[in-house]
Amino acid sequence: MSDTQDVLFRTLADPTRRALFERLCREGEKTVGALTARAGVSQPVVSKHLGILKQAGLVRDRHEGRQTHYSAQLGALAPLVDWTSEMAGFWQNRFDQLDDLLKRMDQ
Amino acid sequence: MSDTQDVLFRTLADPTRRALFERLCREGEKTVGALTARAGVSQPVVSKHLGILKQAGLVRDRHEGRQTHYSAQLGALAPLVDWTSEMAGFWQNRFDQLDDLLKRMDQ
DNA sequence: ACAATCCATACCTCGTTGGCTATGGATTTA
DNA sequence: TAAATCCATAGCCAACGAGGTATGGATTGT
Repeated sequence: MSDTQDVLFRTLADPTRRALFERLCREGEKTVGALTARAGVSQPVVSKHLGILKQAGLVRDRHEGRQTHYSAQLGALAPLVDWTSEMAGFWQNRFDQLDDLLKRMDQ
Repeated sequence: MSDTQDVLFRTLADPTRRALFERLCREGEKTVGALTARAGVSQPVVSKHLGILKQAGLVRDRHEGRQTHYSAQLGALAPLVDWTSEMAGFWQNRFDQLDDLLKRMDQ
């Protein structure tokens, strides 16, 4: 039910947005202009995507004069890691149960 | 660049689809009818979502008479785990406050 | 053979969203 | 002060996608 997972998945589903986030992870803090230069889309589009990433908690911004610096907030990925771990856990449990069952049938 | 990540994120971005996948992870193999009963959407919609999940490699189907059984293919989540790990790696190279996240991922 | 059930496909509709241009506020530079 | 730069917002449009209903093929039950 956790809504944060939904926000994360929806936010990272867009390739342009994911690319922006990846660049911030790889290269660290960047201004909007620097990001726009290699984004392949217009500056307003970059700003909008950064706004969405910010709202999802995946980036934070820092204002310095007339430019805005964005940086990745990797901690926001935790719910995603938790979700995958949970799914893997269920999977493991089912195999344990199957193991159990097979052992019973064996005797 | 990897297109598989894109497919995974896009596929899991939809709540209905994610719910179906979660149920298959939690409860194991299910028929379309059983899934539809609690999905909150119509049967054709469920079938369509299952088709998309299958195309993404997240589920597999098994035909038995007139019904189709679907089950989760958890291995398909690997690219997603890899991606988060990669992002975490970049981040860690720059700073060093990653303990919390790493603990979760270590499980 | 006929009816009923299970599932998938086809088709349509409508809301969401990612892209653009235009514009304006804020700041720096000439 | 005037011009230029940086960024965000607003408004618009086209495309995608998730939902529905209708339908048909395949299988099971009567």
